[in-house]
Amino acid sequence: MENKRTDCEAINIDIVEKVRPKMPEMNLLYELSDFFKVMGDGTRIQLLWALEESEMCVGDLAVLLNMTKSAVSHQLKVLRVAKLVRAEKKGKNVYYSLNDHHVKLILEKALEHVSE
Amino acid sequence: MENKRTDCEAINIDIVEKVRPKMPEMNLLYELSDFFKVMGDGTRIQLLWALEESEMCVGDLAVLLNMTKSAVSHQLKVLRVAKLVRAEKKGKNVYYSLNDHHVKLILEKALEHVSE
DNA sequence: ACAATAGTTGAATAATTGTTCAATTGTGGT
DNA sequence: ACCACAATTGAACAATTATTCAACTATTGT
Repeated sequence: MENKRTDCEAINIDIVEKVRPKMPEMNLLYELSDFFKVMGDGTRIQLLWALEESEMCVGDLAVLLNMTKSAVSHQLKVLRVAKLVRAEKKGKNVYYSLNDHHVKLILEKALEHVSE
Repeated sequence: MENKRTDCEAINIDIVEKVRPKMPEMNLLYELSDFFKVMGDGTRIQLLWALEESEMCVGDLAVLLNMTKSAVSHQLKVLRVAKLVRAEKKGKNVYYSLNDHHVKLILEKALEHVSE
């Protein structure tokens, strides 16, 4: 993402240079887009949405979403790595719950956006 | 996304049936995940970030992000289709600006999330 | 100890997607 | 009318990714 090249000169150098110092650090940029990438999948949105209502185990989530346990587990792992959910083993089952209070707020804002 | 199948029975039917009616419509689900998909790309985040500071034309955005005009134009189209930015032709240049007040709020919330 | 069940994992496959390249459109200046 | 420049477009390519399948781990109940 660093070794790309422009094929043109600036038209309004003043604007470009005024905006440039406001741009986010590479680091922050990756974290932001990675976060949205995680949210950008229907299955994962459903999982978060469900877990907003109640903590649930993998099998129940699979039934609710009408998917295989494997597929659900794979996506839960993505959410777990992103620290959006956390897992707790209770006997034979693993119960998942939301791990981040921002998710609900962001989902609500996004909801406002898409339903306007 | 409809023709998937579970490979198991519910463990807590009560929870599944309590949560089921709260789940989002297919329609809304697609709109939500599509929205996040659009946000889930570093280039597009940078474009939105820049346009939050000032309206800019394609060439200037290309210089700012150190990319080709073509690549920038392709991504601006994605943002345009998603109604997040709008384009206005002024002479030989096309100036883009933000078209949605939710984007800033959502970016801010996401920022809080990733930088905690 | 054994069978049954819940969940995880890795490889394979299919689908999606971002950038490049080349060609094209449209506008302004001369 | 023509040339230079800004931007768009479509095809091609590489990279990423969601689901399936099969194998595996771990736990409960008998």
